[in-house]
Amino acid sequence: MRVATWNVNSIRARLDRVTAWLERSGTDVLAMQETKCADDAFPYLPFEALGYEVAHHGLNQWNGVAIASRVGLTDVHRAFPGQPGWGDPAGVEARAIGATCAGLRIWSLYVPNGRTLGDPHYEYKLAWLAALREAGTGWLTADPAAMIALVGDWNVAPRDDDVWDMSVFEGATHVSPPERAAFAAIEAAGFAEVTRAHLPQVYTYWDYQRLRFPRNEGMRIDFALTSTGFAERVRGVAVDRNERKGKGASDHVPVVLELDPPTL
DNA sequence: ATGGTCGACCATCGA
Repeated sequence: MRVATWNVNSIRARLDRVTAWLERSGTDVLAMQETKCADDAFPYLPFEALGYEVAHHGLNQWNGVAIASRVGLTDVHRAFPGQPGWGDPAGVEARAIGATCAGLRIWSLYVPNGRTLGDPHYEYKLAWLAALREAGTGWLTADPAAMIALVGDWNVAPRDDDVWDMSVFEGATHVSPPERAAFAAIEAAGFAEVTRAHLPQVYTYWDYQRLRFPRNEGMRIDFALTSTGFAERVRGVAVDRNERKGKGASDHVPVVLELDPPTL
């Protein structure tokens, strides 16, 4: 079983690349972020032609999250409990969708960027992560054996070597102690980050600007935080760096979890 | 030496 997460940065601009990758990667469940469209503009048909059901949550041209699955897709939730809102008037954005696929509870998450330290969006980001921790604690309390994966674009680089040069990030978002603490608090709540053990040093994102990819000036901000039962099934992890190459690439690449079959 | 992008949509915002 393969479960992947990918910030596709517009599904309509990326449709051919995403479907081609789905076909050849052997991915059973794909969590997508930044689809950048409303539900009625999502290209469901090409996914269905490949045998995937899709649950999408998009309200407008911003954000947007989806889960595509060829192993079942049930119990879809379009926000997590207590998810904070943004804007005036504040509304809950399309940044979280959860679904059950082959007994796995998958959440596709697009954590707010934060923009700059001290920006209201930064406070929103911290509140969003704190609320996610609360929701996650609730799920594990209800069922300590739950098979849950919180995957997506976390917009946090938890360690200094998750960015190419810390001096560039002085006073910047993604690396600040409060953001890292909010990320660590979710781990402490019982969600192990499972990709780092398999891939100690890797980037998952390179900005389009300033030749970041050719220079390999990247960041590691896409992660999978899972319950204990889920973590025990992770046999391997891959980051498909090839998907950052060439014309029409997203600025993020897919992160793939290879899972052992369930033990009966 | 410095800067070099995309994608939403169609002037600017967001990342």
